Amino acid sequence: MTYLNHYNEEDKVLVAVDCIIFGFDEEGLKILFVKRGFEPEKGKWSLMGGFLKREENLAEAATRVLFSLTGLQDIYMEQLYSYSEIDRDPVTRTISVSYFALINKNKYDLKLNIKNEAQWFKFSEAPLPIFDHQQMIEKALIRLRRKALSTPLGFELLPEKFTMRQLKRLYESILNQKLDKRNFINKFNSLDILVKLEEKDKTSSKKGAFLYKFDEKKYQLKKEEGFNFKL
Amino acid sequence: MTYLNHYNEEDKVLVAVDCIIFGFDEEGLKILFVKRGFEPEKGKWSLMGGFLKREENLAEAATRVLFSLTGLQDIYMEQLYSYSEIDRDPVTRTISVSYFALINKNKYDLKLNIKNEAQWFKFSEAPLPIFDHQQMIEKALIRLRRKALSTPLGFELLPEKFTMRQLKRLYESILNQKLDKRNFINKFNSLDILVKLEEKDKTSSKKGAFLYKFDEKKYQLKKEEGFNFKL
DNA sequence: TCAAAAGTGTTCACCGTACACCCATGG
DNA sequence: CCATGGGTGTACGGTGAACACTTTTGA
Repeated sequence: MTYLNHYNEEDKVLVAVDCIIFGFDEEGLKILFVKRGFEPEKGKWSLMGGFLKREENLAEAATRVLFSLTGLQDIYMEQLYSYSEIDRDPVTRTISVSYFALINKNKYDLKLNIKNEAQWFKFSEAPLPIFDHQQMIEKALIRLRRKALSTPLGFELLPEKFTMRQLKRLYESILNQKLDKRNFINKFNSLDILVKLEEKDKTSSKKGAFLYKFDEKKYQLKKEEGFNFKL
Repeated sequence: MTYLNHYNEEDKVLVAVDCIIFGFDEEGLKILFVKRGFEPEKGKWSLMGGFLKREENLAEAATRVLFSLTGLQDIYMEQLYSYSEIDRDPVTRTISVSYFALINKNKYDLKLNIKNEAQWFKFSEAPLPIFDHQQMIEKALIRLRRKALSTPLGFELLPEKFTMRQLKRLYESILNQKLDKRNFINKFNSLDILVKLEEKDKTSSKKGAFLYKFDEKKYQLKKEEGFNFKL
């Protein structure tokens, strides 16, 4: 600590992380909120957040926060943006770094249900969360859309086996627009990351729709190389 | 300060901003470094940085830092990413938020030269800066490339009047690849944001090349709507 | 038998890409 | 008169977009 003359103790601030967590099910795109357990704004809906500790970096903090509130682990997270308005948290100066995560609702819902402070909302019907969380969510949605058009997406959000209808609905709910069935399927198939299974899912039609899964290796490769999807 | 029970004083940290500043001239893409004036790493090259103060947000801090070190004002800046490795700054725990800026070298070089701790480097020949600044720069370059392909770019980096050759060189040095003259010009013209002037610039050829400027209104509109440039 | 979703190809317009020659001028 | 960079157009292939009918089967 020899050099602290240029490092002014007075200007230290609290740093938080807030996680925007997206999920998907039959109803469409969902977002996970928690009921805030302490004042101020106790009882209101909020993104999952927590403070950065001295012994961890931001990514670790985001992972810890997610785990401690939901029990979820090994979730892909990505840093988004830092929010620093002086009064964004009324209690004390706090900077917050937002992270976003995609989770497979089907796979993790059991774990989640244990904690009833957490609740999924249909994205379009979610209540207004506290502080500047709505801003964070809007930026996250933009990022999610960009990702959907430049990288394969679905493995993180869909059940292991899914129908083309589900995949298309996922994209539709992210992009918030109707897509042409044939064009969507043709394009997605041309990525060569899907494996068509023998099985059919008959829950949504008499005829039954073939199930698909992702070829994980090819999926990861495509993810790295990226593409330019026009839909 | 009634609610500080959940807000632990102990975990406060210093927050810094670091600015990645790009410029452009005949030699190509440039980056601005400063010679660090205090220990540790005194005398080494560094991004322009400084600490966030209690009375400002991050964007204000970035603007202030840029101004105090270079005298430059009204520069477009954009937040990039936050760096939080525990030992990234050897003196004390510091989180740094990177910002990037594009500046018009021609317009501002006079002001800049006053401060001789600041120096432009050809991007490809820049020395290795301190701490994790190289990482920051790499991320900034990726962002700059993405911007170049999805938004018009040049107004911030070129002199008011410029030739097609200069514009093409700008793109070539950002994307680090040769571009086809005709295709580039055709595509850029199709954006309908350039105004062809009567004047010619004769410094680089006998025949002389027509000068252009940006139609500021159309430029800003295109900037908002964005596009998808393939080059 | 009929309702509801699954599945499947083609055509057209547009855009990206590759490519080569003449022009104007100062030295 | 010639060397240097400036300026211009076309042809081809690939991709995005629009579009409709037949199949299956449980109720």
